[in-house]
Amino acid sequence: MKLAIGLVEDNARLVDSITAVLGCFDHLDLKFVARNGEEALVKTEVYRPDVVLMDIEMPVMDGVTATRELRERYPEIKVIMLTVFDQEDRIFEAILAGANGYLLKDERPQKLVEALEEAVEGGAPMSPVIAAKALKLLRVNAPQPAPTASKADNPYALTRREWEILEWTAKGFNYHQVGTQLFISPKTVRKHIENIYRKLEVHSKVEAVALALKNRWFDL
Amino acid sequence: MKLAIGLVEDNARLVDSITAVLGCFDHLDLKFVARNGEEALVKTEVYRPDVVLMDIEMPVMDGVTATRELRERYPEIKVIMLTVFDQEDRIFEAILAGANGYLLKDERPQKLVEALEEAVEGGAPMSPVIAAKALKLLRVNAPQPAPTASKADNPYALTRREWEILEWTAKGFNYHQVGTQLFISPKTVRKHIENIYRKLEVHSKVEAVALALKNRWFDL
DNA sequence: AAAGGATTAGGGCATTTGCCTTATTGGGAT
DNA sequence: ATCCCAATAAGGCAAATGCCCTAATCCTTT
Repeated sequence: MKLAIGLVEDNARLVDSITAVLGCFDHLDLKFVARNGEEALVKTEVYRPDVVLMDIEMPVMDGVTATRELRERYPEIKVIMLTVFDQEDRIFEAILAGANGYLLKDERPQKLVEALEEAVEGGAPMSPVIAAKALKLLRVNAPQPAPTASKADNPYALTRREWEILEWTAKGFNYHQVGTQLFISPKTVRKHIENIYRKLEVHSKVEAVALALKNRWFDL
Repeated sequence: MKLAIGLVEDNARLVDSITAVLGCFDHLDLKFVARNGEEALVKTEVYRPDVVLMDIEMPVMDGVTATRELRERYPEIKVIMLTVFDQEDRIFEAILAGANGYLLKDERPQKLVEALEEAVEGGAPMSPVIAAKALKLLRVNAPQPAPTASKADNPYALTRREWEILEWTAKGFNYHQVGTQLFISPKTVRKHIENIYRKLEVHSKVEAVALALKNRWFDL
């Protein structure tokens, strides 16, 4: 079973070198070369490749936009981004656009070919430099460990009941409604929330809820 | 310059096969083999390897915990997780613990050796299957595109001024304070917030702010 | 046994908020 | 030119909130 490949790249020299590399493998079939995103959409419609190698920086329509469109129209077609740069925001955009892989353009030929195979098998081939940046993004977007009573009695530590109250409050319930949910008096809810304010050093529901959600202490 | 390697793995057969693989390369120097996390911490203190190959599932102390400890004590030592399983939550935990790479145990020897080199160069070698799961995690945690007026006049679309008001409100400012920030009357702020409520279909500041933060429409 | 914290409950009061109404101005679209 | 909407501003009222107070019960730790 031959792999049908599409190449989208505006740099002629790079097109030549990649074409040459792909030509060395019998199981790879380069179906088309497009010079920009628009052209890529048209030729993809015609040739329906298994994998598209997509440059990021291009005139007319950039690679991220083209990837978003391809993902929308043909969810089964794999897209591997190619780039000389490794800007984090670009990587993030490309991932959100639905790219299945992310390679540096100076990747060795063997790696490129392996990446094509891995992409069609459902994997996400990535150059390690890129993967490191993706992991960094995952870490900064990760939930912060919520301060609990267990940790070295910091005053910044809510009890289990207070977490419960805070979660219901974050859902938009008022004192009375939270009380009904937890089978306690609204007065008690108020008392808990006062204690929460003191511990978190805030002075309103909005501040308390915003702090909890910003740090991903819980999901809504 | 030889690479000093540590191997942490409780399965004797796997230890043998990895040892054999590493032995084929002159520039790799296997400094120690540990059978669990505790042993890994002790031997790392003694041998100070450049890279540690770390199993996830182990008795006494699991690989994720050990990785967290290693990252804490020796930030410069790279840790590559090894696993037969590819559970998403494990991957996520390992990444947060500070793992620099993530390989399936059945990875080809050539890949394993390349991964070691890429890790010390600051990259994050990952098996494509694992990388695909990491990307999936990134996408679900990604900010949702905030509904803007441009998009197909849905009533669910705030004006530029309303976004501004909502952001200041999320910071915990009340009507008066937001008004002072934006040089407008608190009465006007109230009016904007009423309009925001109608558009977002909520009935309080907490609900509006929670909705915005949950969908990552802006950062605080 | 004593101390301290968590959880429960209530009173009181000033301020803020949610929701209703009206009204003027300016800019962009038809 | 006309119309719509964004942005501005204001009054009023009931409800909710933030913050102060006290106090009983139950647990855990000292």
